[in-house]
Amino acid sequence: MTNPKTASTMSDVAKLAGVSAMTVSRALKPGTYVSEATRAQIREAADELGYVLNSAAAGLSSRKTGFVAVTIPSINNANFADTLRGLTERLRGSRLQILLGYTDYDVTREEQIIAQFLSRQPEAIVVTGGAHTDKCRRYLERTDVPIVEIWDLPKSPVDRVVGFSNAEAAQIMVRHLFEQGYRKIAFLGGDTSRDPRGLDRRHGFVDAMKALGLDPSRLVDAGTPPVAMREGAVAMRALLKTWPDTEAAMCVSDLSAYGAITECQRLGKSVPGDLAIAGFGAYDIAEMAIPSITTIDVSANRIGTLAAESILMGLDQSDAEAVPTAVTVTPKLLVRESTVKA
Amino acid sequence: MTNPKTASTMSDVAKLAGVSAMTVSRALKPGTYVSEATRAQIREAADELGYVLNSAAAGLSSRKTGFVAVTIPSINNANFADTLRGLTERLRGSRLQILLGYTDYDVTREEQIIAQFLSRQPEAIVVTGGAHTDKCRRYLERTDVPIVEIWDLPKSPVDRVVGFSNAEAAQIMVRHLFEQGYRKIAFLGGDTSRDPRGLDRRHGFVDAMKALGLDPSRLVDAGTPPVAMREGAVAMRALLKTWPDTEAAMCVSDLSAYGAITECQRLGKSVPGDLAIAGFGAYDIAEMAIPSITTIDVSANRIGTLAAESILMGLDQSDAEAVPTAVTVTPKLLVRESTVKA
DNA sequence: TTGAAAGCGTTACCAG
DNA sequence: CTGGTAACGCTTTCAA
Repeated sequence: MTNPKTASTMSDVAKLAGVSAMTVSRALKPGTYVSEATRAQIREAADELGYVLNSAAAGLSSRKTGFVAVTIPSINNANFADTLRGLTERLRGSRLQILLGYTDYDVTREEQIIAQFLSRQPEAIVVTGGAHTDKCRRYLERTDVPIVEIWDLPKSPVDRVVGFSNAEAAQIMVRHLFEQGYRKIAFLGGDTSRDPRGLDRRHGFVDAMKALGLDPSRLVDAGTPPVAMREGAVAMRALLKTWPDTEAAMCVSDLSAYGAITECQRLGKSVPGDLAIAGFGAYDIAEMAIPSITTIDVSANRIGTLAAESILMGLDQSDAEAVPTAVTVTPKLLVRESTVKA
Repeated sequence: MTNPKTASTMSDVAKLAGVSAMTVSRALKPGTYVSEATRAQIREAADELGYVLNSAAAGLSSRKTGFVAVTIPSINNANFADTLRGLTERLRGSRLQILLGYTDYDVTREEQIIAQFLSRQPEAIVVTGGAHTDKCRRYLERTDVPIVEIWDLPKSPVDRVVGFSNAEAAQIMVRHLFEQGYRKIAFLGGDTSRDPRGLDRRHGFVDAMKALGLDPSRLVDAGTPPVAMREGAVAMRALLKTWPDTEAAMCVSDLSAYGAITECQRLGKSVPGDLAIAGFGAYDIAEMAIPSITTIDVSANRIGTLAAESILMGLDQSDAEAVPTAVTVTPKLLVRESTVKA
């Protein structure tokens, strides 16, 4: 077996196939002018040597790295995973590959990650959210590759945007609860700038409550993101202690809503009999839980697809000017058992 | 503001700082001999130009790309996310950066991803599991960077391994159920080669049942991975139809276990009163669910940490020979309410 | 502590 | 359809 100390290069393949390196380069790319005979020969030579293209060299020369850099706050979050899936699937078949980083809901980590990314010369950058450190924002502004901010509608976007208004989504939920007859409504979570989307939902809650002439002060903190089931349970306990007469609770996510529901059940309170509970994000758990959880579906997957399309559109062309600056998706209310009295 | 058509390079910085490119290169790396005066000057020049290092060029020249390629079956899986977190955190501070790919539990996708990865010249490759297509295996064998197969103990590893025996882990659970007095025990899921780890758990179940002189034939399929809550619910329905007298059910994961539990509840069966249910993986839901779910904690995070350490050990040194070939973690049984009668 | 020259492996560009 | 030459932006290596 051939096991050379150093990996083989194009000129090795060229030598073996009896052609020039340039011809090898062309033969290995689809849609180029090389006779089928020589192409076959080159393929064989490449196979024999176990040749693999060096993308770094290719990128250096062509100034196209094939990277799309993407940051998300957290892996292991069904919503962001869906977005990533949408991105990946839409990008599949193109020459683009995702370079992923997760920020742990920390703008400082985001800044570091973006700095790392930049040195890889990505052809586009997708960042979750519109909140960045000043330095990070400068990084993004300086670059001349397209930037797509997703999952939000920033006041002053860096470049392109694919997202929705978290505040409006929360308002939809408040209205639903109001229509179901609930008046004493609380909001759990969204109490930190580390999760600007959660914060926006809380703001949306407050605004909607005010608009309906209701008291918007039943706000319970849930601590540092990621806010998961446990945090929801703890917040629910706090809520019941402070405002025992609460009729409905909106949670910053389905996970915290589930935690809140289990806490109620442990305390012998029925949901929605004694207390209605709503979530956010259309996670699996919201469908399977007993009771099933009323939630908002934000089309996470579609956000990814649209971001990918924004990138693909006018990447190799110069129709970059024609790419829409902002694309919005529409959050959809899913009414389930947890907020509807029998 | 400086906004040159083409991004600035080291020689641009060098020119502005009045030194050679080589000195810039050194000044920008920590731990090199450059006088503080010139270093400061260079930093300033770099800042002014908004200079970013081109890692592709650096890697081409130094033959060190700084990439560690990692494949996992699925993002949005708390177990693999934990492993990735372990990897990332242990690698932080080193010059290594993760290049992530997810295979969707498909060895053919894995093959494509590995091929893509190879052309990025990673300095190490981490793959989940030991099942690969022949071609993929050849790819991995040809490379002379370290390969780490994780989450499994393959019969014939490509190179290094960090994992545990899924079969043994399943046996631990069977023994627990046996000790609790259950005899008619079923296994849900693990019915496809797309998830070799699930398959191993099923095999471990069968072996353990036989060893105890019990009937190992209560096996219910759960379909194509990822096997989530819904699949668990469907499988439970099938189980109760085929073997209504089942006393305990082991599920391939906590998610399917939760789905199975909710299905029981919908059918008016009490867990564990009428039927005990166990999961796998120590997901959050297993702790929060009512009843809480007995499960196996496989130290997913530690797998990542150990894989990272294996890579770091002897990467820049030549003590690569001293790196242990196989490292195992020990799955731990967590006994909860779902399998213990009151 | 600094600099000059020579690649690293590929592709753009221009010839033929 | 194929080949030669000159970059791409950096680091290695050797000198000073």
